[in-house]
Amino acid sequence: MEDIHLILAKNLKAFRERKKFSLEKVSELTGVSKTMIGQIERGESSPTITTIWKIANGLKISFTSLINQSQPDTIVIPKKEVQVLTEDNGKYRVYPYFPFHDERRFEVYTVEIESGGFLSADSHGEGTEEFITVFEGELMIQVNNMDYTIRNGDSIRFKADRPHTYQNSGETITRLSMTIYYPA
Amino acid sequence: MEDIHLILAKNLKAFRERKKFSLEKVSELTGVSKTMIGQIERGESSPTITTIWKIANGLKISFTSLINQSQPDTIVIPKKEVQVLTEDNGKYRVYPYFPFHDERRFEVYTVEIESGGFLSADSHGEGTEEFITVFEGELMIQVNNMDYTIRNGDSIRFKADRPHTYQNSGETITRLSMTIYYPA
DNA sequence: TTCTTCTGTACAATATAACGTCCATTATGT
DNA sequence: ACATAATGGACGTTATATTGTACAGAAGAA
Repeated sequence: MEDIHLILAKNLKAFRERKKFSLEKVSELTGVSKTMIGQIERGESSPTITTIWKIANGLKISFTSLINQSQPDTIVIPKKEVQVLTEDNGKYRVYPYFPFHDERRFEVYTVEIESGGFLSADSHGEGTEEFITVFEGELMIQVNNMDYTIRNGDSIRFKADRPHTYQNSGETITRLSMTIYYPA
Repeated sequence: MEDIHLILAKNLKAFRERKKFSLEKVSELTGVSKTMIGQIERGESSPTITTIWKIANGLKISFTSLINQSQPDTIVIPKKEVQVLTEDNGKYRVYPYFPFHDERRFEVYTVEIESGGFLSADSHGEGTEEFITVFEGELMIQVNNMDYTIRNGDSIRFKADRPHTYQNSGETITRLSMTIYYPA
């Protein structure tokens, strides 16, 4: 991977060109000197976190947009092209549509659980969070020694940095959308 | 909001305590001096982005986990508690389950579109991306002067920093999950 | 109780971030 | 064609990041 300060250099330069801002303009907006902005864009300096925070706030962009790399514009993922992962003798099926990569820090899955289907999961890692919306059937989540029943149309968000289970507690198939966010 | 270097101080300290690492240990893992790690944790220094990158990589955690603030563990969102936003005379309904806040940089919605329902959207902002999975019916997305038809079970990801439209091109209701990611 | 080890902080030296000023080049206006 | 304004970069100075070493206190072992 490229050095972080070179990624920062490219992103800041691209932003300034897109907005047609001068170094002077960025300096005024951010409170960081024109010289420093120039040095950052040329990759000649590794600025402190405080300086980058001032730049992000002044330009009203996120911190991470300054250290990310770019992606293709549009991509369609047909279900049949997704490699399904099955558990519980096929009763629990995971479709990883948008696996974790790049710098956006989350994954998007679809999950199908047949009636009686079940999956026990360990921690997904420090500080991880899950966001689930049920689109068909119902789901029982067990986490922190508590049961949560999520019905069609409802959602749940929970810390997934601890063991938890998913179970179809209804009589028809459960289909749900899952986003897993990984700060750690 | 608290100074960024103080947020960093707390997060690094909390991580080290959770792992029961000494300053020496962190120094070995990251290649950053023990003195520096100590100064960062006491909020006595605003380290450069290169130093923080070394820390994040050495400790195998994300950059953003070092500058984020913490959240409650678990929250269930019943559909009836979500304030629905309607467009197109009620034919297009948006349920914002997990709006954008905190530092995770994305929102999670459910959308329902009656047959013939339609919504035209402008850019969601610089660098924004959308991730959509269709759970019922079918969806036509128009972006970059192209049409994409997404059927039940399929997904699409596209740059949402330009105008785009959503339309139910089928004869039954369309229900979908939408995650919008905001790097900028 | 004493000795050893571990830990975090203080301190001094070095490297670099960050700023302000000046200069060369380019763009714009007359 | 010439003058002015805007822009980006060079340079010198100051402030601070970063390192290595020493030290004080706490914890652990004998």
